[in-house]
Amino acid sequence: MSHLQDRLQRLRSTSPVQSTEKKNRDLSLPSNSRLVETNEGSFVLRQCKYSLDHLHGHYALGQLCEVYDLLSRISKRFQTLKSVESYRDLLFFDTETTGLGVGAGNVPFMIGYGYYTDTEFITEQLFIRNPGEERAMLHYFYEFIQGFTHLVTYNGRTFDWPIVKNRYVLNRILFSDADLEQLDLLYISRNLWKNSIISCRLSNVEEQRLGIRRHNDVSGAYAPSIYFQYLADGDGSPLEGVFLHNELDVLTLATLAIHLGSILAGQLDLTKLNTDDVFRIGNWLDQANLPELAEAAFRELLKRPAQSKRKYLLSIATVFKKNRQFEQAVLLWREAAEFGRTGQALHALHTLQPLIELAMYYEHQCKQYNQALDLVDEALNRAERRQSIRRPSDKDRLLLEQLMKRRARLMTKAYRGLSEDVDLLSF
DNA sequence: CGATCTATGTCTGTTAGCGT
DNA sequence: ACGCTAACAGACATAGATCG
Repeated sequence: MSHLQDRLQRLRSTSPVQSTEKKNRDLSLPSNSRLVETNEGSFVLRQCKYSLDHLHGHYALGQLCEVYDLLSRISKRFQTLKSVESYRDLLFFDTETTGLGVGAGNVPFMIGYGYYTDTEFITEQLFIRNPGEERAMLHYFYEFIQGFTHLVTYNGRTFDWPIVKNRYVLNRILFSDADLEQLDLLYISRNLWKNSIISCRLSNVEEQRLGIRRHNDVSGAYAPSIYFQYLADGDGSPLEGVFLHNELDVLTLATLAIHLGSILAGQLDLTKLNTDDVFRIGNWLDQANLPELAEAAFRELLKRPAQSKRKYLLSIATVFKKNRQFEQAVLLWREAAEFGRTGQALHALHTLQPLIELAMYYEHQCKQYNQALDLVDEALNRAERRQSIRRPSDKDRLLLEQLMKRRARLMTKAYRGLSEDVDLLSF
């Protein structure tokens, strides 16, 4: 007997009219919830209130008040973004849907969100007991979001929000989100942690980086089947787990915002983080146009043991170079070049690049062509030594060619400088 | 499953500095 | 004034990851 036949059998056992009434009556409403009745129909609203010192993982919810104003910088194009005027303008938003697609067939049966008042963090969940309640929920939600300027999500930019927007179109409800900014925390999370944790799913980020442990959590992946089961048999008890899961997701969203905000505010103790995280944070702070904090992060990284900081030296030097902090960059290039002298030449690029960078610095910044020449010669020596033990690749050949060219140019520049000196002497 | 963003690598265009 | 070159910035294509 197939699963489908089972379900059909169950559906046949009660008439449609009966089953709808039974369903709505039998979902003994979940804890903290009530029925909202509107002109457009009814739906379930579940609300939970948290005091601002409620701890979720490493943070108290109220800590957002200290860092919210920096949050617009999580986006690459923060310069063109509306800034966050108040933590009360943020709506933390997460849905549970009937699937993963963004097409018309995917229905958000639960819209969860959280927001701050002066004294509390409040989560609310809008839940429809059947498709007929969707219009009422959508109208209610649209009214509600008018009070907010920013939407905070995790992949909501490509998942939750387009799905919700689609529902307004399909229900022919006028809708505009033109004034609503989106702060999607997925991309910056991936940027910071994709190398240091196994996955950047929200559940893993909260566990690995926010100190949040869930007990008996219902994975979001089960939400569609639990909802379908509820639609079929009217038993609402398994939905409790979905409500809780969604509520915790919203809390985590706020906590993640606090964590990211703390980094942008320079409040996070970087000495306790692993080297890769510190490097990523430094880069992010640089892009977020917070150069002092970026430098602080890089300085912390440079205190780490040689082996652990080694692979970041060139990248950090590149940032200093871009910001025209040449003295700092030179120190790192020298350090990186030293690694190349002692260790075996494993990666041609990494042992030669610091020498090339230094040569560029002496040629273009200092005009000390002889210094630059010495560095190019050293690079050439290393490249040739390398060629003798290893068949050169196309890249190796290109690199060698460029080095020769650089050497030739520096020779003429050095020679010209020399002859000018002679000219000066002769007069 | 779909849509979207990002990292990465390659290329193409622009700019600054230099010499003729 | 003009052209050349190195270095950098921006464009483009591609592959991977995340959402329930």
